[in-house]
Order: sequence, then C-alpha cells, then structure tokens
Amino acid sequence: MSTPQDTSERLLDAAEKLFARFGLDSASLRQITGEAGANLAAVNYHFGSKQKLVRAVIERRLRPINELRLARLDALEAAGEPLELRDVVESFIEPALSVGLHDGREFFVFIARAHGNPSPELREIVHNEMQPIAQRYGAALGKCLPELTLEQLFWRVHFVIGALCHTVINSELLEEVTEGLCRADDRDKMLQRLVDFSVAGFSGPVVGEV
Amino acid sequence: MSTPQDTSERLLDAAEKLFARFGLDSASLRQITGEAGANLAAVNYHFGSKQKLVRAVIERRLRPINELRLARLDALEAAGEPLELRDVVESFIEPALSVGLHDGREFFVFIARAHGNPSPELREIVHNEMQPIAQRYGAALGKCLPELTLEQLFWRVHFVIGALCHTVINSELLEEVTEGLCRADDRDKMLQRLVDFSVAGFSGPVVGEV
DNA sequence: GACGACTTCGAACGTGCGTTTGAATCATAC
DNA sequence: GTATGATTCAAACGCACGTTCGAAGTCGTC
Repeated sequence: MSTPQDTSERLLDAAEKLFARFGLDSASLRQITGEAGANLAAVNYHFGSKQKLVRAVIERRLRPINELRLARLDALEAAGEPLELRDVVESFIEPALSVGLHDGREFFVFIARAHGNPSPELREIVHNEMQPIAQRYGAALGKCLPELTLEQLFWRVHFVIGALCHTVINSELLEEVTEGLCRADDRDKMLQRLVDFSVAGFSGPVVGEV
Repeated sequence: MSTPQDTSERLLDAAEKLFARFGLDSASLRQITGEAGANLAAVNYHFGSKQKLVRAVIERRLRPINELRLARLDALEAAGEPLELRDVVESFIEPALSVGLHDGREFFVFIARAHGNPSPELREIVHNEMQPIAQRYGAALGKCLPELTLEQLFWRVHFVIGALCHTVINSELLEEVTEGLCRADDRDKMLQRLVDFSVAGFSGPVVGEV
C-alpha cells in the first residue's frame, strides 16, 4: 500500500525499527503491522508467529555481517603471513558498524540489545549465528597473541563484544552525559576509538594473576 | 509468611531476582508477589506502582555502590600524589563486583540489563544515579591520562562500562561457548581480567585519528 | 475488650496482547 | 470470464497484565 516492497519485507523493516526502539516485548504486532501498512493478521500469515518474525529479523542482517567477517578474515589469512592484531580486530568490528551505517542502523541497536535479553529462544538464535564466528576468531587472535592463555583471550573477546554492544546501544546516552562532546552519529570516529581501545585491551599485560 | 523480613524487603528481593531473570516487562506482579509470599496488591500498597517498585530496587543497591566508589576515590586522592590509573579503575569496578558477590548478585544482572532498556523512566533513574559518578571519574582519569583529550577519555570510559555490563550479564553465555574454560562464578578472576583489560585499553595509544 | 491505624486479602475492573477464523479481495492461468 | 490459489481484511477469541476496592485481619494502646 504505502511502500513499494512486498508485505514480508515491509514487516521486517517495521519490526526491526520498532524492536530497536521499544524492545522485543513492548513492540506489539498492532504497532508493527500498523507501521508496515499491513493488516494485524499479516505477521501470523507470513511468518507464523511473532517469535518466528524475530528470528527472521535477526537472520536477515546478522548472516551477511558474519559472512563479511569471515570473508575478510579469510583474505587476511590468505594474504600476509604475520596477521596483524589490529586488522583482525577491525575485520570483526567494521562489518557490524558498516551494516549499521546504511540499512541496518535500527537492526544494530536491536541486536545489541538482544544480547541482554533473557529469552532462551532468542539466546539460541544468536548463539547459532555467533558460535562459528567465535571459533574462527579465537584461532586467529590466538596467533596474534601467543602470550595469552586461551582463557585470557576469550575473556578479552568477551569484553570487546560488550564494549561494542554497549556503544551501539547507548552512545546517545554518552552524548547526553558529555553534553555533546562525544557524538553518537559519527560512526567513523566511533570505530576508530573502539578499535584503538580494543587493540590496546587485547595487547595489555596480565598483571593481576593468582 | 515465609521469610523473616518484612513485606517491603521481601518484595524488593523478589523483584530484584525476577527482574534479573526475566526482564522488567516479563516479570509480572503476580510472579513477584507470589515469590515474596505476599498478596497481589502488596506492591501497589507499599510502593504505589510497579514503576516505583523498579525505582526502589535500583536505588537500594546502586546508591551504596556509588557511595563506596566515591569513598575509595576520595581515599586515593587524599593519600598518594601520583594517582595510579589501575587504582582508579579498580575503585570503579570493584565495588560493583563486590556488591555482586554477596547480596546483590541478582541486582547486578538486572542493573546491567537495565542499561539496554529503552524505557525513558528507567533511563532517567540510572542517569540521576550515575551522572555525579561520571563527573568525578572523568576528572580523576583525566589526571592519570593527560595525553588523552576529554572526548577520547569519555569514549574509553564508555567502553569499559560496556565491557563491565556485558560481563555481568553474559558471562554464563561465555562459559557455554568456551565449554567451561571461562568460569562465570569466579568473580575474583573476572575482576582481574577486566581490570587488566580496562587499564590497557585506557593506556593504549590513539592510532586511528582523523 | 474496644478502639485505631496499619496491613493483608480476595475479587473484580478495564486494557492490550498474540492468535485464529472465515469471508472478501486480488492475481494469474486457462 | 471464470476458476484457483495466494493474500488481505474485520472481527472476535482467550488470556495475562497492572490496578483498584472494600472487607477482613493484625496488633499495640488505652
């Protein structure tokens, strides 16, 4: 009716937008179908249930991001021998921020928020998509940082993901708190800041050991 | 009925636990009052509304944590001249993890999750509690890291908070993914890992500048 | 032992939710 | 132009939610 794409596509866009803005539970099917210019029953017709709509929203964006990550990591490993830490870190962070820049701005907020969602179904979806990524990057980072134990390495990956998610979710809050000093819309600078921080965090010494 | 404390206390405990486990929206008053062994109407009688219960849950724990942070920071500034970065970082992270160790395990998961909640009321609560903390730590860290601009500094604070929240929320997921290599229950090690990472992240050079 | 304030209780209210249904509409091929 | 399958539609379903209310209970004080 309103936008040229077909209904499924419009439902995905609307859901992505409203999930990001109001959260999974608070965004109702009435809101979503209204935003998409579709009938209330459209979601259940096209996707079967709200739960399956959630899955579709995630997979539509996360899959290409992770394919991009793996492709860039493949390229790095194929090209140079030394495998620079900074390149590996960037190949992980940049595709996410990049997709966040054109289409998937809303999705990126949503998926970062979803990391904190307690629902087991949602956890399972994210887990399935992220598990192979974790393995590949664990191996690649291990080569760059041979002085770290695998356990220390995984913790630091965990911290970086936390910083990444929090950044996407709450950078507007940071802009508020710093009274405009830190800009939430300058994604390039955000990326540089985050990569600087992450590379340093990965490279840091192990001080407090038991 | 069941536990010795009075009803308000039991409601706060139950709410904290269920908010952490199921999220703010999914944990219903029927669940909460059931868990607390109280009548459904008890929350509205003692707190006025669900929203005010949320506020009470947050303030009960966050206030002491932030007082502890400021006290430790005061002590550091009163004592030694140089003001070591690691001490400052630890004075921020440790009180939170410490409270998380005995009473406030559940709360800590909840408050970290709340960081990603879109509700404006919740944002305002957290904002009010955290704003003075941000200012004090901004100043203290600025002294330790004079080579950073204030903007760079605030970004790194933001990243550390992200890592901290994500760690508390999702360390069980990390334990799953690493198949037990990283333990979610060893808070001491978590603290050391996180402090190591954060100090290194703060100290890192500014590489990618425009 | 009756008063009063404080607390608990069961029951109900209105609202919004996800889902289902069956008829209406549309598009396409014959 | 009509038959067929896919899609859209309005309406209703049952359910769980937060909140409200007045009666019932509790307990210290006179």
